[in-house]
Amino acid sequence: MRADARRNRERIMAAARDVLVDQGPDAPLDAIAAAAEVGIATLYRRFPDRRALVRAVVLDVLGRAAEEARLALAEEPDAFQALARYLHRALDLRISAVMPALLDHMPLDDEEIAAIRTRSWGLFQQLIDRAHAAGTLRPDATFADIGMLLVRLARPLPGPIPRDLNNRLAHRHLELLLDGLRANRAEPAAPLPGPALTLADLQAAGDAAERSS
Amino acid sequence: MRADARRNRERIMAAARDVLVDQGPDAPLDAIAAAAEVGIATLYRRFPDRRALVRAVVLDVLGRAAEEARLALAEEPDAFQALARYLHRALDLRISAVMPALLDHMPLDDEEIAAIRTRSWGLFQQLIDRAHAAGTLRPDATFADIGMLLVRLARPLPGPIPRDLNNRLAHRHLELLLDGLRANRAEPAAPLPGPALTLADLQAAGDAAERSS
DNA sequence: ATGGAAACGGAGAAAGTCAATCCGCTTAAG
DNA sequence: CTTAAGCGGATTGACTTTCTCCGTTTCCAT
Repeated sequence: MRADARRNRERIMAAARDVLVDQGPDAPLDAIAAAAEVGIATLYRRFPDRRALVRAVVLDVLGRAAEEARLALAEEPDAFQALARYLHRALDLRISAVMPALLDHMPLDDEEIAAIRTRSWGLFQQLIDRAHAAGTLRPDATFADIGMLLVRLARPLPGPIPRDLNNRLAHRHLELLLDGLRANRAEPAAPLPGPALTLADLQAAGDAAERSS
Repeated sequence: MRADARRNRERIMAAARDVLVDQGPDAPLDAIAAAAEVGIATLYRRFPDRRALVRAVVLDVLGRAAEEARLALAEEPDAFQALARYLHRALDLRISAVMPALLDHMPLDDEEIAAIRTRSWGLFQQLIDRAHAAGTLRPDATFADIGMLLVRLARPLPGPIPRDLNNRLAHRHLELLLDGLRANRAEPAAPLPGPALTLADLQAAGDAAERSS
């Protein structure tokens, strides 16, 4: 593979990540090519269709997230600190904005995607379990809660806010959230209302909704 | 105005609120008409174009929010409790999902909209000021922080999650957030990192980005 | 009850948007 | 210097969305 071809391939992936997050999963492919400063034909040459492009983006981002989770587990002695570190990193990777945006177009049955997703989620679950075990993460905050809150933080705010500002605000708000997640032995907070979902519950609810539509 | 006409007008506004939030600000008007169970011609008869419909929706939702804020200020003696109550109500009104979704198509220079918006935001600011003054809201959480966090909570999560579940989760996560917002005299939290924006800052940043594009 | 004004629904024309291909030009690399 | 590999962007065709027109139905005052 020629050097310029490889370079362009990566430009396209990075642009796809950003444009798909900002404009939604049906963003025109021309827009992605333009953001990558590449002709539309170049995009089609590397990725025969939208599906292939999305697949590549998802694999890339899931892989990076898994690596960050592994490092956090390995390098941070304090369990809550490890979780916090991972969440900040995940925010930078935009994984929680990319994945849900691409839910519809993602080949969930794809073997390679399934494997890396299982691995990534497993490590995330470990981070949470360790913090629960250490007693520093409030016990009523579940995997699904933290995952969904990260989704809420990662998606860019609407309006013409510069990307950089958006990002710094997300980290600021994550800190606020972490203060809500920390267990407070002195004055235990009132238990959270509403459904304490596991990931399995969430998938089941989604599947049910899908079937009925 | 005939009774059926008035009824249909309200069905259209309610449908517009939901569809615009779920599908984004460019949702086809046919989709709104369908959701209202009304012919497309009926929609066009009441609202000559998208702009007019958006304007009506915005006025409606801003008005209701202002009323809720007024009631919270009047009826809740505890300042933090008043703020919490208003935030839960605002979540139900979906105001923080509707407004940002319609930012682009909104006639911000419209006199009537400007007036009700000023009123609504003023009341919200009062709720925050009172909680700050009472010392129950952490001092480094600004108006912009709370407003933007509400936006993050109000937008529906992506994926095929039923509306009702989505809503209950939003309230659950709001509770978690409120625990992060509460001032904790015993162990004061580390100050929030990043930009502590006022609303004016936010608008200035947005305007600057808009001009340069 | 009933006449008629008001309101309704949906087909369809016109305008716009997006995907995907083709072909002449450029560039990397041996 | 040669040449195979790569590139850009105009273009075509399929699809989507807006908005109007007109025959039918519904309300309501008398």
